[in-house]
Amino acid sequence: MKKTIPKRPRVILHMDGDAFFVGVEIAKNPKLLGLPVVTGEERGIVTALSYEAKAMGITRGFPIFKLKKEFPKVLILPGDYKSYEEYSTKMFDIVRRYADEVEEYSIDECFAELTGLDKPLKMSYREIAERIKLEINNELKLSISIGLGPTKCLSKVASKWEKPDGLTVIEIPSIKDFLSKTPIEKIWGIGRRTSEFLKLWKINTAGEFADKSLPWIKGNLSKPYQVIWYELNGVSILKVDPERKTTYSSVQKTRTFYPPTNDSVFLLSQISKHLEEACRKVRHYNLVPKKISFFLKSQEFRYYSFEVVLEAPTNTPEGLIVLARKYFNNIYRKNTFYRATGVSLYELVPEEVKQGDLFGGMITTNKFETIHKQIDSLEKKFGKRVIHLASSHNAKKIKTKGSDSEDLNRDLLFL
DNA sequence: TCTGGGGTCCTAGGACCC
DNA sequence: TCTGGGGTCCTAGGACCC
Repeated sequence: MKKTIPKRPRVILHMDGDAFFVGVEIAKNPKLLGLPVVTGEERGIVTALSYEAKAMGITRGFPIFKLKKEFPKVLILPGDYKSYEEYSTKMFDIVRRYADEVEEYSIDECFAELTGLDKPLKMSYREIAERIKLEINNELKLSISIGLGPTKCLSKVASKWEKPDGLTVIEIPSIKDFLSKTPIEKIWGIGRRTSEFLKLWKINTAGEFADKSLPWIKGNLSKPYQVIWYELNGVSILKVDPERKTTYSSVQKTRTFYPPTNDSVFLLSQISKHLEEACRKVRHYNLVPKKISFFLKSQEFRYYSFEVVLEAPTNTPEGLIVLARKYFNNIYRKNTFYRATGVSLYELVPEEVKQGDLFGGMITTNKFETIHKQIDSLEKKFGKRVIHLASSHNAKKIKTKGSDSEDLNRDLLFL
C-alpha cells in the first residue's frame, strides 16, 4: 500500500495539565502538596483528584457523600473556576512564547504547531518542549505532560504516554512501536461504541487499527475514523487551528434534579432559568442565536426536544420564555416523569449581523436589550445573580445539590 | 458507575423539487 | 397509474471529547 509521507514531517506539540484543577489548587496553596485532594464539592461528585487520591482507589465521578464516609482523610475542595481560567491563560501564554500557532483545545490542553521552529529557535524540538515544561513548572508551579508527534492524534498518544510530568516524542520510525502498545479505546476520537465494534474484528490495539487497509476503513467506518487512520499512520490531516475556541457555535444549560417530577410549573421555571443563564453567557460574547431548542429528559433517559427558528434573533430571555411556554406542551406529557431540563442556543452569530435584515427594514431594538445591558453591568459590580426573572423564581426554591439558600434573599424580581 | 454539564461534528433519511 | 431518477436542504440524533 502506498502512503504519502510528507517530505518534512510535521512536529505537533500536545500539552496536557496533570490533574489540572487539583494542580491549580496546589499551586494556590502549596501546603496541599503530597496530600489526597479532590475538587467537586459543589457538584456532589469528584471532578478532579490528586495522584495521591487516585492511588487510594478514588475515581472521577465518585460521590462526595460516599467519599466523606469511606475516605475521611481526603481533602474536598469546591471548584474555583475563575482561578482555573487564569492559570489556563497563563499556561497557554507560555506556549505562545515559542509557537505562534496554538490551539486551545480545552481548559487544560492545547496543541502547538512546532514544524520548522527548531531553526529560528536554535533548539531541538525536544528542547523546546523541555523549556515550555520548565517555565510552566517554575512560573506557575503547575505540572504538565507534553507529547510531540507528526500528527495531532499521535501527539495526543505521546502526551498520555507518561503522566504526570511526562515528555514523550513519537517519531515516524517509532509509531508502530507505540501504537502496538496502545489499546484502541485510548485513541482520541474512538469511544466505547466504535471500539466495541472494532473488537468484533479482532482489532484491539491502535496498531492493529492502523494496519487495516484504507478500503476496509472506508467500507466499515465513517469519515472521522478515516481521518484518525491517516493520522495514526503519520499523515497529518488535522491542522492546528488557533481560531478555534475563541468563540462558540452553541451554548447550552442543563440541570438534573432529584427526584424526577412531572410538575410542569417547576419544569417551565427551570427552562426559564436556563434561558436566562444561556442568554447571559451569549450576551457576554456578543453573540445572538438564530435557533433555540428546549428539552426534557425523562426518568428513562429519553430526550424530548423542540426546536424553534427565531424570526427575530435575540439574546434576551423574555421573548424566548414566551416561546418556551407556547411550545412546552409539544414535548410535555402529564404521565411522564422527568429528571432533567435543558436549553440550547445555537447558530450563534455576532451581535452586529442581526441588524442587517434582508429586506432593509429596521430591526426594532428589543426594549429588553437595554435593560439587560444594565443588569449585566450591575451584576459585574455586585457579583452574579443579583436579579432574576419572576418566571425563574420557582426554580430557585428547589434545592439542587450544593445550592446556597441565601440566593433567595438577594432576589430582586421584575416582570 | 443506574449515568453531571458543556461542547463539536457527522450522517441518515424525510421533505421537497424538477 | 403497484410508480423513475436525481438533486438539495434540513433536522434529529448518534458518537465523541474534556
